[in-house]
Amino acid sequence: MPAAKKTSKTVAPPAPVKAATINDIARLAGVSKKTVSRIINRSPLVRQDTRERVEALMREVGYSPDPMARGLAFRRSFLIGMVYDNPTAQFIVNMQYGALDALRDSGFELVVHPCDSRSPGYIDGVRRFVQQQKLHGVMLVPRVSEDQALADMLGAIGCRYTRIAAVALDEPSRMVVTHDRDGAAEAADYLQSLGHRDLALITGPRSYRSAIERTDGFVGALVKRGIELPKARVVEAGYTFESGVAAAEKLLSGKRKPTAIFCGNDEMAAGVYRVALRAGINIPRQLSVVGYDDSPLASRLWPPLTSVRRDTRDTGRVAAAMLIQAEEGAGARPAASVRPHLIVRDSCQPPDS
Amino acid sequence: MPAAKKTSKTVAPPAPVKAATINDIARLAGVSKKTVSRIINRSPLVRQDTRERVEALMREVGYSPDPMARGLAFRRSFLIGMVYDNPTAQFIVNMQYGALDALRDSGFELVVHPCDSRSPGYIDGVRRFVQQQKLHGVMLVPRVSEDQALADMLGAIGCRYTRIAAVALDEPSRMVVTHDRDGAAEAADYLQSLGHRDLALITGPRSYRSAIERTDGFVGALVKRGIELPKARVVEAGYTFESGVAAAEKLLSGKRKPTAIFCGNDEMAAGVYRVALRAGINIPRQLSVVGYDDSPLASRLWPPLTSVRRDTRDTGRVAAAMLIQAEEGAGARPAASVRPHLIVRDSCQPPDS
DNA sequence: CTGAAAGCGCTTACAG
DNA sequence: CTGAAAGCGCTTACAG
Repeated sequence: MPAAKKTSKTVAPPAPVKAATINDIARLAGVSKKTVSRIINRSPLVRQDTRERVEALMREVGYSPDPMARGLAFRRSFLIGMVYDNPTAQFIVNMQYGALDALRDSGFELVVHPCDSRSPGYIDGVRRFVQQQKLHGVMLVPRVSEDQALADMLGAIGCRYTRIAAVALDEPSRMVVTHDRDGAAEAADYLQSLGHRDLALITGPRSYRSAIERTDGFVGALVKRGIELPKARVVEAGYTFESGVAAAEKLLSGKRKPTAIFCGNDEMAAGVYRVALRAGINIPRQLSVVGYDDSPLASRLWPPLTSVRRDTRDTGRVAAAMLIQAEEGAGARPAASVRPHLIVRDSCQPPDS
Repeated sequence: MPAAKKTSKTVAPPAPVKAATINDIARLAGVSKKTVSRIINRSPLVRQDTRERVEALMREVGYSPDPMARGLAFRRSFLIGMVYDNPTAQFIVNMQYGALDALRDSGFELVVHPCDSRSPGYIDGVRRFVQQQKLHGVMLVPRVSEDQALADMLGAIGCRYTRIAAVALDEPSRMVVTHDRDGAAEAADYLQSLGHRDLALITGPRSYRSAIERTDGFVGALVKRGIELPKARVVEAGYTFESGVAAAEKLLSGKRKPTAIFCGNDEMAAGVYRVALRAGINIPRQLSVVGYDDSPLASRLWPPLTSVRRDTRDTGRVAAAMLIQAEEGAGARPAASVRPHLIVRDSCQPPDS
């Protein structure tokens, strides 16, 4: 009773056109599925004309191999994990964009895994994540990238990983080094060149490698120019806006105020702005400020903040690319490297002495 | 020659303890693998004591089913996709946190898929993403959530999805409604209650549903209180800081300035702050400002910005939860709903008239 | 350079 | 409530 069709309550969904499989391709091309498999996996053991013929067919049919079937056979998925512990939103997002740049059209996808590195079971959580999903590899973002115990665990279970950190903490093939020391040194040189001699520094927590490197880079560059930074001019804060406010209050409450402050990140620099505003200290006339990150916040502040830019997106791209590149050949080459540089805006000028 | 061991250049990695499979569990428990499978899939057709015995065994061995094998057999992965087109970083990140809240310990993972909804092939790109990975479902975040063509495509290929939008654009079982109209109305009521009668509005692009809803909500609430908003007091901008600056310049250049401005988001509100600062207009004494989003920026600004908060994390949680909940039972229930509310800070006060 | 067989770890029908 | 057989779409040995 064909008329009944019309009375059915729900329209039948369009018959899902079953996607072609490796068997379809093999049959249509008149080769074995193993040959198709070789082509999928870029094996050189296929005659050129066979390869071209089959590839043309694959395009025509719109065939793409099933990652789950491949993963099951390979005992490894086509998933890259990104593990991080709560950096700023912009940093995470840029890192993700970068990773996806590298993964585009590779057949790999990005799975995100934020975690709390202060919670006791977090390494176990990452292990479960990696093992359950049989991840192809993971990107370790600061600050989890600095945790040697995490890296050791991944090594022990045989999981590929790349660590993004201020300095090389691991074999070159597993590192993307961001050279925070150089970025901070550039900030120091810049302030020095403007004529500042009485400087101050608000650092991130010393438990972060980035904070240590930025501090050392800044202090080292000043020393090289013959400028001493007294202990009282270095305040450790927490990389947050609020901690930046507290640190700035300490630094700007005395009678002899520094003429310039370098902050370990933009959030803390925003804290300095807040205190300066309340205290009636004009930036940059009475106080120069430099941040680190070149976050969107830097240009929202008034005056726009001079800040050290790190190309986070590029960093993420490199870290992900290393994970999906061929295993071999990575032996001898040096660690991947991303360099920061100063973006000059309007938050600094010579001290009016 | 056992001594040779010591001369090997690389230490052999610890024999990877092969993870237990469904077969191991079945054998150890003395049941068929099908019974184990039933337990994995929470089938009620298993005797209670059998279930408990097997589950204890699974915990003991640390067994967890291979998602790729399950996916291959189910013809569907255990991956949830999040598709979005460049909202602010904080919004994306909060949405991801929320989605992960819902996915935690569910066996599902979150795969991110930013895209450019103005590029011609973007719907095709999402389709390939969904079909290649055989995604279990996708979350559509504004503004791609507002694209009916995208939703239609997903419906056509039989892909589950949830749309997060200012109003219901689809069946209730597929919607998380954010009620932007109400949030904007609350802002209007607040400004009206302070005594403002000469108000202005900087909206996002009318191509965003959120912009329309916030506009209508704001204007509608004012009308209800007998306040008219002249055309010249409504400026359409682009949801960006720069566009906010341009809009504010237009609004604040005339001789008769509004006493309060409501902005479609915090970025544009930051633009208003910038213009006010340059023009020597004191916020809140001469100008009250309200934003939307309650982003971190809101509390970085000075004075801290009163803004409409939307609980983005919760929104993401709900959207993801809908995707992994049982199919049935979702029929009759109303669309999921998340309500915005005003966070009062220091950017508003009665007009000094 | 190419192929037939067996297997990756699960589930779906189909029986009982 | 439980199970034996076949299959999901690939790859890895092993032959030729």
